[in-house]
Amino acid sequence: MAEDKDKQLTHKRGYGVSTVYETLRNEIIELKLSPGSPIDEQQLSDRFSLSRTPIREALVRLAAEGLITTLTNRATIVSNIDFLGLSEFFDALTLMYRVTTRLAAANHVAGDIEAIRMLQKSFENAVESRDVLGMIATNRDFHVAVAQAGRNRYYTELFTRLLDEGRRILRLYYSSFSDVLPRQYIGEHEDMIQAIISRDIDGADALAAAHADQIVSQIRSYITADSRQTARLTL
Amino acid sequence: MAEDKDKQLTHKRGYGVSTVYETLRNEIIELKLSPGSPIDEQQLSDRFSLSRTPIREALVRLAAEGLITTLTNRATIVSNIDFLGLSEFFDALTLMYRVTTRLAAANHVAGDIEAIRMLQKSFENAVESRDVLGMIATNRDFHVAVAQAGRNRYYTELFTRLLDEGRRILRLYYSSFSDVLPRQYIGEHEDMIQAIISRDIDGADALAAAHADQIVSQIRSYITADSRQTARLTL
DNA sequence: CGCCGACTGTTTGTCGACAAATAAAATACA
DNA sequence: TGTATTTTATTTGTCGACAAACAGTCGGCG
Repeated sequence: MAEDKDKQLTHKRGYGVSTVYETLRNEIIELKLSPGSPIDEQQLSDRFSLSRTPIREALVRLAAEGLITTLTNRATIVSNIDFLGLSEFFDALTLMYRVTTRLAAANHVAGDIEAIRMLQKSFENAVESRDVLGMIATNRDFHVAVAQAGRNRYYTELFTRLLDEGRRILRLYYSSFSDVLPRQYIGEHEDMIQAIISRDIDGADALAAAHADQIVSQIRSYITADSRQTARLTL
Repeated sequence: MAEDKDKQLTHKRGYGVSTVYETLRNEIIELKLSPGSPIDEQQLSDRFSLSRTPIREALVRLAAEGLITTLTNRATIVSNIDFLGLSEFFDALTLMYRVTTRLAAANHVAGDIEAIRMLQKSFENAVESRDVLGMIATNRDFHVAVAQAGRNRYYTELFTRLLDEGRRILRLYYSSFSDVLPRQYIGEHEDMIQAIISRDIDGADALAAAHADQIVSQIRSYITADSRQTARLTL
């Protein structure tokens, strides 16, 4: 458990809370904090050199997002990954893929495409350099950018949450990633960009649906393949 | 400003926060707290006979839900109703109507129908007794029950938020409600229940879509009709 | 007479401490 | 030796108070 040196990151008034919030959020999503592990307020208080009050506020925010679970008067733990509810997750994820890509084709304006293209480049780089973790992160950013081009905050918000939850799940299996397979995603992304540019709404929808199915079935295969891991963490 | 007698509602440890949270949540949704009005922590502290700490926690939760907006180091206010983003809202609302009703037809189990029927009865009663406010609330409960029968927490959560946001909007115009019009909604609800029972997924979808369009266009007509109200609150 | 800066007051963000709730340890008893 | 009960200890939830940030006011100066 190597964690300190986050000390004294900022002294400005409202900044402490968001720093703690974002830091913990990342650590949870990147599985640096494993699901089910307890969160000690005192410990965090020491780590960030802050009183328990701002720590608590950050925790409440994380709880509202479902990233941590608070057992009242008892402990608060990092939320477990719900393997039994995975089909719900996949269903919602697929729908959001489709809807956001659709809307991007319909509503995108000037600067949107450039932003999307940039993130697609980052994704390509991550794939080229076989940076699996970076690949997961940049793929998420790419689709968030598409969602933002779609201009519906409700979808964007839900989609972001789902993608981040997906990052947690993928982290569990990132060791099992083959080095070749992700390459096809680059092409799929390119096709989606083309459909968006030419405002081909139904085409974008179809591509997104296929892309989603691709990813979902891939995750599914990881899970069934690596049942030992799963059993260890379902608990 | 008639508000006290919420005092000493509970002394148990974790209960204070949720009481404050739920109370404020209702008051915001029912427009007892008008959009844009400031929230004074001190005042709430006196009102609920609690320290500012639990009040603050409740406010953070409400902020995470988007019901209040906090201007850092300055005031925190009840979130304004975003009239410019209404089409986003309607789009998401319609999709959730469809998706949840679809899933209800596909996934409902034994007890679900009874729960839905009960809430439909409440809705009928509200309509019969011309209780407009009750009608809005029971309509929301009916659709939440349908969503729960669909068994997808992501949809249910988003849908609930959207329906509650819709309650706020409808409250603005409840005076303009005609006494006859809502009666048709009863029939639409009945049709949806039938489609759900007979597991007619596409039928349920179509009915939900029509129902959503009905409601959306009705709200739209209120807004365009009563532009004075709108202008006053858009700000 | 109008504009700029210091001052005052209020409200938020943070702190350290206390008390309730629960889990773990220790003890008593069968 | 095993189980039930008390005791201890840790951790959460709440409190009152202080300090920073900001808004509005007042007074000085051009």
